[in-house]
Amino acid sequence: MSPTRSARDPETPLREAILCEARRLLEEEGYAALSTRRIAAAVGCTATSIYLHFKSKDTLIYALIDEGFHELNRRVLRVSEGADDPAAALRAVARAYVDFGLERPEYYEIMFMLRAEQMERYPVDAYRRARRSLEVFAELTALPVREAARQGVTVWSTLHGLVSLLVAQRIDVSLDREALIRDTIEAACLGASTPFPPEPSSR
Amino acid sequence: MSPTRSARDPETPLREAILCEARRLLEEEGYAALSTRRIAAAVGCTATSIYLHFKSKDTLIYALIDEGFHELNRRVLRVSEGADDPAAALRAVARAYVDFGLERPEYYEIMFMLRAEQMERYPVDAYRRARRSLEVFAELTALPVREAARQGVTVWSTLHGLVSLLVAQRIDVSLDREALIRDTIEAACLGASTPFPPEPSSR
DNA sequence: GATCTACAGTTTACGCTGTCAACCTGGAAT
DNA sequence: ATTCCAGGTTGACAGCGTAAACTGTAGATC
Repeated sequence: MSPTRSARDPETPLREAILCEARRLLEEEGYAALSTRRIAAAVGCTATSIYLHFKSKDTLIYALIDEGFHELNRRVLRVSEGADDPAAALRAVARAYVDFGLERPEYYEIMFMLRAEQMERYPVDAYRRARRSLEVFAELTALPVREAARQGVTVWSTLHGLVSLLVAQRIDVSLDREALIRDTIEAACLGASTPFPPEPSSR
Repeated sequence: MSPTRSARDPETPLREAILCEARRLLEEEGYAALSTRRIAAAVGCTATSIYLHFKSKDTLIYALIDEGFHELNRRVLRVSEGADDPAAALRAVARAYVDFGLERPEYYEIMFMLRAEQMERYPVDAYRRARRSLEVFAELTALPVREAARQGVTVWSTLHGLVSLLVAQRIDVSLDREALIRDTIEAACLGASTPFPPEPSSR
C-alpha cells in the first residue's frame, strides 16, 4: 500500500521485506493466506525470524491495518477539504469511505471485520488516531457537538453495514449495486442533516 | 438454541451430542473455540467420528447457522404480525433484529460476519429460505415492489452495520448505546418510508 | 447356523498453523 | 584478542481439519 516507510521505524531490510510480502499476500490472496511460514518462505528466512521484528503475528497485521487507515484517512480528508457545502462534503466523504472498502476489501476486512479478542491488545490511542477519518462523519453533521458524536457513528455504521455485506458477498448480485450504494449514502446523510425531532433544520 | 430437533434429520444420538456440544461451545466460548477435537473430547468420541455425521466442520457450523436463522425468523415474524401500522411494524422488526444480534452475538457472528470463501458451499436455496426474515424489511417498505427489494436491503445493511460494530466492540463505550440504536433504527426506517425523490409520501 | 454386508467407530497419519527455547555466527567494542 | 550481542537458525510443541485404513458389531441372506 505505501512501500515507502516513515522515518520512525528501524527500517531493517528484513523487516521491510516481511512487511512487503505480507502486504502482497494480503492484497493478492486475502487474509486467510497470511501465514508466518508462507511469508518466511517468500522472503527467504525462517518463520521464527519474523518474531525478531514483530512481537507476534497480530502485531504484523496491525502494521498492515495502520497502512490501511493511512490510505483511508488520506482519501477521506482529501474529499472533505475539497468541498464547500457541508452537506455535499458529507456525501462525498461517505462515497469515499464506501469506495475504499470496495476497492480494498482485504484491508477493509482486517480493519473493520475481525472479531475483537486479540484486537484488544491493539494500542487504544493508536487506534483512535488511526480512525481519524471516522470523526469526519461527526464533524460534518449538522448537529450540536453532543449529538454529533453519536450521529457520526450512526452514519459510519450505516455505511459499514453496506460495505461489509458487499465485501462478505452477502448481498444478492441481481440487485443494482450502484443504486444500492446511492440509496444507503442518501439514507445515512438524511439522518445526519436533520436535527432530531422533525423540526426545520437550523444548523 | 433449540435442543429439540425437527423430524427430518436422522437423530442418531452421537450426531445429536455433537451438535449439542458445538452449540454449547459456541454460546459459552465463542466461534474461535469451536474445534472438532474439543467437541470430540467433550462428547467422548474421536475427532474423525464427527465426519461420519457431518461432511465437514463447515457443514456442522451450517447446522448452527440454521438454528440461528430459525430463532431470528421466529422473533421477527412474531413482532411483524403483532403490529397494525406498517411503519410501526418496520420499527418493531428492526428492533427485534438488533436485539437478536446483541443477545446472541455468537450466532450473529457465524450468520452474518464470516467471510464468504467456504460460505459459497452453503446451499443457495437453503440460505434464501433461512433469510426469510430479511425479506420482511422489503415487505414493510412503503415502495413499489421494484424498489422495495433494494430498499429492504438498505434497511438491513443499516441495521447490520450497527449490530456488527457493536458485536465486534468497535464502538466507543462512552456513547449512549440505547440512543445510538434508536437513532439508527430511525434513520433506517426514515429512508424506507419515504419514496424516492423528496416528494410527499403517498401510501 | 454360517456367511456376507453395511455401518459406526477408532487408529494413524499428513500437512498445516503460531510460537517458544536453545543454539549458532559474524562483526563491533573493549 | 576477547567479549558481547543483534540477528539469524534448528528443532520442537501443541493445536488444527481431515483423509485412509482398519475394527467390531448388528442384521439380512443363504
